[in-house]
Amino acid sequence: MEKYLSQLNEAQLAPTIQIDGPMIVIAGAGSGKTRVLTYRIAYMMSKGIDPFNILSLTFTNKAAREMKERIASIVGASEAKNLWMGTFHSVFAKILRIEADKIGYPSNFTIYDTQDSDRLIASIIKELNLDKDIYKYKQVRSRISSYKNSLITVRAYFQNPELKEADAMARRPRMGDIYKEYVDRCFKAGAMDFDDLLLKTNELLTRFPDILMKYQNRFRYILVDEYQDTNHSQYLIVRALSDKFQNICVVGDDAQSIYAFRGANISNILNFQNDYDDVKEFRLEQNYRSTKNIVQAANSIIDKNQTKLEKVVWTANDDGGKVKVHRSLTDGDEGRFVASTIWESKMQDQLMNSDFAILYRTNAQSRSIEDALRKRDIPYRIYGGLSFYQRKEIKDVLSYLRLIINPADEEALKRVVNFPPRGIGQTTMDKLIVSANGYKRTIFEVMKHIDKTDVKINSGTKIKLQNFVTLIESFQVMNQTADVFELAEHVTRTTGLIKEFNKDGTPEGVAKMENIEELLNGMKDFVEGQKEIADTTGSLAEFLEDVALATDLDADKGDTDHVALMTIHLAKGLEFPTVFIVGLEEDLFPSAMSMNTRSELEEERRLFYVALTRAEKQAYLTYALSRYRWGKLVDSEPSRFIEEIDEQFLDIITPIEERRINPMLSADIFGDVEPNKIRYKPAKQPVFKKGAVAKKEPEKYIAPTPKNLKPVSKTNDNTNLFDSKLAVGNMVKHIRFGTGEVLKIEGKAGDAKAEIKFQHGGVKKLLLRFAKLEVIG
DNA sequence: ACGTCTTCGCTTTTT
DNA sequence: GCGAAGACGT
Repeated sequence: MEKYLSQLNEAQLAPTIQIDGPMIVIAGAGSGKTRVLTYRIAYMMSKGIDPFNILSLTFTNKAAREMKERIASIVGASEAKNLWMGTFHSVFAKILRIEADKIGYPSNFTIYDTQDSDRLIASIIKELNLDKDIYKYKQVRSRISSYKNSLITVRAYFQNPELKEADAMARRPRMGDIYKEYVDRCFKAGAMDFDDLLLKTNELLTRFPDILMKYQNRFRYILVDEYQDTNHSQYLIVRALSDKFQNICVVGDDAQSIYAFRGANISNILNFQNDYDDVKEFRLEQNYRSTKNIVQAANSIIDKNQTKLEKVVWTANDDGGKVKVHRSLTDGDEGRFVASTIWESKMQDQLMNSDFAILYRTNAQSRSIEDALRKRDIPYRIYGGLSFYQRKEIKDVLSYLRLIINPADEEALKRVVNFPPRGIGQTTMDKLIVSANGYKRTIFEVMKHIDKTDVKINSGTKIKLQNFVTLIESFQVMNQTADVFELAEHVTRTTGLIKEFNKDGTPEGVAKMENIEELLNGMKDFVEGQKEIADTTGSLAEFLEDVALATDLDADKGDTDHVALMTIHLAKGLEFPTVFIVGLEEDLFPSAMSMNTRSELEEERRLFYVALTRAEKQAYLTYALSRYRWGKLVDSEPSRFIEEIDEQFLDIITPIEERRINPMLSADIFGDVEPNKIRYKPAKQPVFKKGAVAKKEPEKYIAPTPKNLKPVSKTNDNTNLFDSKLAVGNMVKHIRFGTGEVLKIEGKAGDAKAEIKFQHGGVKKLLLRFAKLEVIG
């Protein structure tokens, strides 16, 4: 242990060896927070504290897994195994399953994801005959979510005239009725949504003092990472559990609070000192990650926020390069700039693809970047976006499995009852739902005992319903003996799901098939993996729970060397040598939806701070003067955030300079757009209207017009030179790879590529337009 | 009940 | 400019 502790600086050591009592660690970006957390837990264990008594809550499952691995490498896997470590949602889902009967739930309750909630709410709105244009299900869902996060139950809602009035003012007087019906239906379906996992935990701890005591005694030491992102519901759980022993350690950085939009309450961290007696406060302010330029640029940004804890993040690292700012004409150009810059710095500095990350505000922005990277054969990987488990075909398979575990699961039932089509249509389902609500039974029960009900449907349909019930029940029988993989394989075959996706032979259908196969492979891994762990059963229920709360099955599959593309939210906690922050435009970043209040804008600013502090060596900020949004070309103005950075840390690089340095690149900048089609609005120049930067750069920029585009048009393109010169069998010399032989030439004009076998370094495929090749024989 | 056409909303971020 | 939900016609 001594060996590990000696790796810490003074500021890090202090909180690491402080075990007892309430404490807060304010950890600036890149200050070694994770190291403190992991070493602290290891240290506690080395002092004889039973890991069984330690609860460590993280923000993502990935963070929990990684931290557990690091602790295991210090104290040994068998010791680390007993730690309770995970997200709020996963830890308390486990506890809720154990205690489910206390609050009237079955222990095999389903966890509804957002889509399940949306569908249920939409159907309730329809059943209540409400106008779907006024009661938009997404708005209704987020409203219900915020009630739950604030612990406003249905009963509390109806007891509070102000809430009813607020909803009535928003032209939604029936909000409470929808809320009530939604909660009832979830309960009847044996389902909890994400917010319920926290809300019901609070209910459990409040209503049952003995249970509270049980877990208080169990979790004598509690750590909460990313405390700035906890919501009210989570706050109350932490308070309740830590109340007895008060051994509570929260870690976070108010400057990196970026989840207020989903209920995170920044005042949790700002007011922590008031919640407990004798709070010990620690600060980690030395940044080990980034260069001086990056740290100071980031500081100058966050300075603009009013709501914050004062702290000074500093670094002993080199100055490094200034933060580069680049303007493009369109989002396509922006993508090409990013791609060509990556290409060039890979060459110049011998960097790997994985040294680069491209961060954006919204997932939709990835497209233009992807196109550009693909054109240059730069391997990339998109993180986030639609998760694997949210895909239609995967959810279909999982819905069958959910139904096996919990036939009351209404959303799963509705999803698969007629997919693949088996003659049970909307009309029949509507009748069943009405009946089920009337009898206070589940839809599945009504189906099963259809003859004992007054549902009026013809005998043919009754038989179809019977068949469906029998099908599901046969799966349930199989589940007694078969493992998850065997069961799922059987289900996909006997239901005809496989055939359904296979039948048309379209590329989409094939992709879906492949996804299902991947799911089955994942199940096989799960089954194998569980065999090695003694205290788990490897049951279907367990698999579904993992899936419901998983965010990343998508661990790297071998192809490790790729450029990373992700939203800034997803990048929190990560670091990369070079970071591109793209789309720095008003209405995009800051988002148009977050410019109404100061607090929203400050959250956007913190988001920008998070983005910038991901960079170790070099950061690029890019924006485009116009960009495709909703399929339309929209003019945009540079983000205020660029302007807010102290200009001494910035280096403005404009397209025109780039063209002067490397004329070959400029052909690419304008790409395949016809010159006279380029829409260019003579520079509105709001960004650098004041200060020295404005004097330096903008007048250098010459607005491209059809006329000055000519010199770089296709006829002058160097590509053609290569077309005529280079042939299979030629020997060539490359600036970095050395000499090699041309094996193959493919593609034409601007996209021509050559496969070249280099004497050292193997076969590479190079885009001729950019590869600096010299023909030597 | 089912397939095809049309419209809609989406582009804020995720457990 | 896309995918999914809803409308419409068979």
